[in-house]
Amino acid sequence: MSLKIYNTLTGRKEIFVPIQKDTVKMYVCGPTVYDTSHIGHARSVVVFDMIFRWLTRIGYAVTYVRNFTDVDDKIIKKSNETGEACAAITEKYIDEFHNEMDALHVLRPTMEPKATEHIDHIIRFVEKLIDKGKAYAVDDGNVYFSIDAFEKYGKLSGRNPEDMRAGSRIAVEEKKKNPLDFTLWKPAKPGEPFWESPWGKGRPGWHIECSAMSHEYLGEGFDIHGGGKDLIFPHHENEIAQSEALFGTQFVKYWIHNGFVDINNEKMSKSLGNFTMIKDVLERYAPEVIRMFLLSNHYRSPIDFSDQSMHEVGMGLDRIYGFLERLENLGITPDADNGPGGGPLWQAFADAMDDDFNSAKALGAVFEAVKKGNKTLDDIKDQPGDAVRADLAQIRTDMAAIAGILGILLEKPSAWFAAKKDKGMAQMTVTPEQVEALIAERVQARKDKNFARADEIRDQLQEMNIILEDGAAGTTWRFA
RNA sequence: GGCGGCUUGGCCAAGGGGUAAGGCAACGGCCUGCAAAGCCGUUAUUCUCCGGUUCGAAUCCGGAAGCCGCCUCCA
Repeated sequence: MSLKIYNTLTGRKEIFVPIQKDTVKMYVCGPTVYDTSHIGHARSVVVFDMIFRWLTRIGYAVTYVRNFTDVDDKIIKKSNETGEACAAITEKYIDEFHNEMDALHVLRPTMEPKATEHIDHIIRFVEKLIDKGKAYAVDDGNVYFSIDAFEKYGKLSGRNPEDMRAGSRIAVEEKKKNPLDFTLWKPAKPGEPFWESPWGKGRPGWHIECSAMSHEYLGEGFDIHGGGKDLIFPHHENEIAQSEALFGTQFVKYWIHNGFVDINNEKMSKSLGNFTMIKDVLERYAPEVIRMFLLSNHYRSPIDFSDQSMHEVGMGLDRIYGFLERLENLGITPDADNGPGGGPLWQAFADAMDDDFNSAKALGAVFEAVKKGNKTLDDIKDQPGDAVRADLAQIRTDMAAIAGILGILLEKPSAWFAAKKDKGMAQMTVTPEQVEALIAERVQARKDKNFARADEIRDQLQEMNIILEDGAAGTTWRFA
């Protein structure tokens, strides 16, 4: 099965054919680094991380560029408010972003260019647009892109400039030829950061950096451009206008846009005060739970963050790890090389991923394999012969390969549950030794058929949120 | 006002012309001293509603209702 991708540009799922055989060039809009990142940023980053991993996995040499917007009105505003230098602010939030994404097992892109390090390229880009008659400078130091010079304006977002011109929300600026013309370069006010340019001291507008940097690293046209749905208009529409007006060739072949994260069924917004930051979520949930949550819906659908949804995902992840631990106890562990995974599970997983990166469907395949594997082990009372052992080993190998794409199930199962115990223990007043002592007493009581005492101990532990499991190999315990 | 999307069991969620994946929850069973875990079974003759196309529709078309996003900074 070949990879299919939903292309915002055409509104259809299309078979993916890269411009250049065996290579993929991908650009994704990264954050404007003026504040702490929220769970919505995490979704975009995790989704494209999965896409990056999958493209690589199916054999493409992927060049993945994700930028940092580090010159912007919001950064300047923050600087004015706090007295901190813009560079200090952006550096701080870039570090924070990296730390949080590392925690979420996000791979670093091939390149992470910053706007401020590409000012020369941006200026040249703007100059060439002016030379071609696609942009114009006005006497106050602004340079605008001329919408009317690009006949296909609106093709990505499905808008037509006539309708929008009629809209009342467009502020009319006298010096623009068309109210929809957007800024390529803007003059610096006193005290604002600036760079020398043919139009005076100033800084780039928002959209131009992505056209300039993608050109620098990926060329005049490339395969995939991604970002959040909200960027379709105006940001991506304007990027297309700039790049195609200048180069005269198709800018991007496939546009991919991820949906939003809602919080308790409401949009994240300042007025609702429900901005949910990654760092806060990381304090409350294991990174893999967060990742699995973010991948539990198809990337284009909205997803709702709530305590309940996180809890459900956490239970499901524990169940998968529980199965992997069962295998671990039988000595069935993944190959050291994280092998290619060629079993039925992998096949089902790969089909789902090839179908527009359908991670929700892919997770369904994982759960089905868990159920099947557990049933097999139930039937033979955890004593597999060679044939069954080989089947289970294949499932384990496939799971490991899947882990390498989804970025979950990366822990040793025993370590996963041990970490959970540690976390639960940190909130407890008892020590593991005390728990073990109680369990030992209960084991003896059960031997003596003193079930009243045994149940009393179990209830006592249950009140501490500890659940006992009497298995063939003895009694184990975990936190609920 | 313009553009786009969504509506599937108690909750979440895949599917998107051939007879409803999966998760969470609940209940019954197996197992267990009793539990827990795991497994099995039950919970949508039906996919917001109304028409139409078709041998056949949750899936396509038309209409209605509700919800949501973008058009202003936004992942």
